[in-house]
Amino acid sequence: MSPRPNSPSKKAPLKNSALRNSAPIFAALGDKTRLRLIAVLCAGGAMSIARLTSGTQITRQAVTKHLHVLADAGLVRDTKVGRERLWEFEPTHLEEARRSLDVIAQQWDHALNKLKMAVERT
Amino acid sequence: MSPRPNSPSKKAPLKNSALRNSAPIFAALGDKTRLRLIAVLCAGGAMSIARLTSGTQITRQAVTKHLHVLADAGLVRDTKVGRERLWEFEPTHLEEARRSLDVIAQQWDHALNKLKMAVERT
DNA sequence: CATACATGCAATTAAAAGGTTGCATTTGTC
DNA sequence: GACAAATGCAACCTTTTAATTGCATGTATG
Repeated sequence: MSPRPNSPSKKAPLKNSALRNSAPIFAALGDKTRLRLIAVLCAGGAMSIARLTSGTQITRQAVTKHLHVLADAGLVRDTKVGRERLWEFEPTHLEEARRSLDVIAQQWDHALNKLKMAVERT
Repeated sequence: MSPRPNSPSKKAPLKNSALRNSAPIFAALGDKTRLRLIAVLCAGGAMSIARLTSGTQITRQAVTKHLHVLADAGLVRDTKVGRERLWEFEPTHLEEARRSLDVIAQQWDHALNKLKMAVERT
């Protein structure tokens, strides 16, 4: 056979579907402001936009946009209460992301073991 | 006291530093192509760019750029071998990200427990 | 009902991200 | 040495993203 570049892997690389789905979640988490929002909401319960904005340098509208990004990724949820809107953490999709990282880590360990055994067999 | 918006939290929201550092890692993971690269490298060991590109729709240069993004986040490492450059998964920083998600999840559980106890006390 | 507070909506802007094309460079092999 | 393979580099383009400003709308409350 000629040494032409092969396809990355003959077998399916891994549970690809689960991973592909979590890309948007990681993208939503991949911003320090949003990560802070998640942390604050997660520890402090439901909060209004004004409250989430106070103490930061950015505008209320910027915070609003970030909240919508998080909402699109299913990481937060909002409810209208009187004249304010309360935002709260939604743990389901974060768990998904957590599982994805676990899958990758497991895959890695598995690959390491195979390598180790191959070496010992030598 | 007037009901002016308070700062999000009096106590430090949580181990903020650890979280802030993992934002770039999540950002790097927040793209389906890069997530695929990680998965492939993680399961298949070190691979050349040509091999990582074959079987995809995008260009070799696009793959190269994604690999550099991953490298900047410390998720992959490269070595030059002959005329090709081999890229391999680097698990350290992924573990960091995993811990960050764990921290958030724990914080959330803790908040839920406090809420539950407060309700039961009523 | 007038006023202040909380938010919503729209237009705009600057920068970054994702991707491509074309050409140069390095390296293995006949 | 000639040629093909693997990659590097640079310019360029299009779309998204992060953030702002200004104004409109809804809602408590004295």
